[in-house]
Amino acid sequence: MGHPMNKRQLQIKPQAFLANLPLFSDMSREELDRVAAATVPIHAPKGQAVFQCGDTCTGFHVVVYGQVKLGFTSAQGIEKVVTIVTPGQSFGEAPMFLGTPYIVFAQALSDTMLLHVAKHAVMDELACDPGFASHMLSGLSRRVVSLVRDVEAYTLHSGQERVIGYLLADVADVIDNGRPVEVQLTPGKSVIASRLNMTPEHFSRILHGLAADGLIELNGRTVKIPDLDRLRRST
Amino acid sequence: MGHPMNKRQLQIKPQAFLANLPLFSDMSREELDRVAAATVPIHAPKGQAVFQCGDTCTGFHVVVYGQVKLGFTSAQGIEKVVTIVTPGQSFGEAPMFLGTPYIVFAQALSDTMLLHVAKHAVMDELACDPGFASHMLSGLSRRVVSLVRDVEAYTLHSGQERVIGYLLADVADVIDNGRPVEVQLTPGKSVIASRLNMTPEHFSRILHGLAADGLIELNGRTVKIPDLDRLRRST
DNA sequence: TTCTGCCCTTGATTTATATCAAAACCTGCC
DNA sequence: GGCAGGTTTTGATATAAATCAAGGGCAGAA
Repeated sequence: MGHPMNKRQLQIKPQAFLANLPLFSDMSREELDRVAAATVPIHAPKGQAVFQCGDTCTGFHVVVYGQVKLGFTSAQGIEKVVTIVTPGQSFGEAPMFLGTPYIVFAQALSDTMLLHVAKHAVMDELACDPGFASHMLSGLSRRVVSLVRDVEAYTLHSGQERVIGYLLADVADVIDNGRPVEVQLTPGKSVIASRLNMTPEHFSRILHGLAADGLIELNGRTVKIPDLDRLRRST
Repeated sequence: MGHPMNKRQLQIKPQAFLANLPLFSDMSREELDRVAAATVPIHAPKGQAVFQCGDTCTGFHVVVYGQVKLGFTSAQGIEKVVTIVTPGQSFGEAPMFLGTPYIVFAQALSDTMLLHVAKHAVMDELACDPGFASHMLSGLSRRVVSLVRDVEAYTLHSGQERVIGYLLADVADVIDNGRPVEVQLTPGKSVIASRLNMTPEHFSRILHGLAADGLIELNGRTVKIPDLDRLRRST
C-alpha cells in the first residue's frame, strides 16, 4: 500500500504539499519558498524512530502519508501511546517553541513520509507574518482542546465508552444516511488499545462484547457499524 | 485572608499587574494601555462560577489572587478537576483562539480576583506585535506540555506516585538545603484528590501510608516533608 | 461552652481492569 | 501447501482503586 505518486511529487516540490495545509494556506509565494527551503522530506519505514524522548527539537514535523505514534515509555519499559498522527497533521510544535527537548518519542507505524520544517524558518516567518502566527495559535489551541478531551475520557469514561468514542471519532466526518459504516483498525489493535489506555486483552473483550450486543460487526481489523445512531445512543 | 491592598491597586490600574506578566512584559506603553482598556477586573467570591461549560468565550482570564478550578461534570453529575489555576496564570486562551465554547467550567476555590482580557484586544495586538504572538505561542505550548505530562501521570503512574508527584511539584521551586519543607493542601483534600484523579478516600489512605513510612508528616491541611530527596527517591 | 455541619478518616466490600498463560488465528514466505 | 512469525482471542486469577457505610474531628455559630 505505498504511495509512489506522492513520494515522487514530494521529491520535486514539498511546497506543493505545504501549500495545501491550512497552516500555510494563505502564505505568499515568496514566503512559501522560504519555508520550503528550510523543509526536508524524511522517509521513515515502518517501525523507525523519528525522534526519541529527550532529543533536542530543531523544528516540527508534518505527516504526508503513513502514520506516526507519539508516546512515552515508563521506567518499567511499558509503552503508552498518546496520539496517532495521520496525514496532514503536524507534531512537535510545543517543544520547538519552548526550546525544550521532546518529552515523547515518535515512531512510524507504517511506511511514512514526513516533512521537517526547521525552527529558524518558522521563527522568521512568525516575525513578519501575523497571519501565520494566527494559524500556529489555532493549531496549538486545537491540540490543547484535544488533550483536555483525552483527559476527560481517561478520567470520566469507562473502557467501553472510550472504545465507542474512538469508533465514533473515526467516522465523525462521514455522512451516514442510516447506511452501515466501516472503520479500519489500522495499524493494529494493540496500538489502539494503548492509545485508549487499556490492555489489548481488555480492548478485545470490549470489542467482542459490542459485537455480541449487535452494535458492531467484527471482521479482522475492520469494524462494521450497522447503525451509527444506535452506537451513539448506546452509552 | 483577603488582600484589600491588591484589590485597591487593581481598581486603579490593571496595567500594573498585566505589565508584570511574562505575556505582556515587553509590550510598549501604548500597547499595554490599549490592552488595559479592554481588560475588566472580576471579583469572584469562593464557590462562584466564572463560566460554565458551553458558554461562549469572549476573551481570556488571568488570576490576580485566589485560585480557580477548571473541570468537567460527567453525565452522572460527577465532577473532575482538570487544573487548579493560581495567581499569575491564565486560562481560556484555547477556546478564545478557536472561537469555540468552553469545554470546561471554571469556579473560584477561594476569594479570587481575576482580569478578563477581551478577545478583540488580543487579536488586534497579535496583528501588529510579533513579540506578543511569540509569548502567546509559548504560553499555549507550556499548556500542551503540562497536559501531556498529566496524561502520562494518569496512564503510567500509580495513585501513590501521583500524590508524590503533586507534593514535589508544589515545592519544585523552593531551595531545599536538606531543610524540611511544608506544603499547604489548600483548598481542601477532596479538590486535590479529584485533580489527581482519585477518590478522597483513596487520597487520604495514600497520604497516611506515606506518613506511616516516615516520608511525610501530616497535620491537618499542611504536609511537612522532612527529607525532600528521600521523597524524590521513594518511587 | 455546646451544638452543628462539613471535611476527613477508617473499615468492609465490590468492581473494573490488569496480569498471566495458553490456544487460535492470520499472513507472508519457502 | 505448510511453516514461522507475529497478532488476537480466551480463560483463570489477581489487584488497584471505587464504593458503601460509619465514625471522628474541627471550626464557626449561638
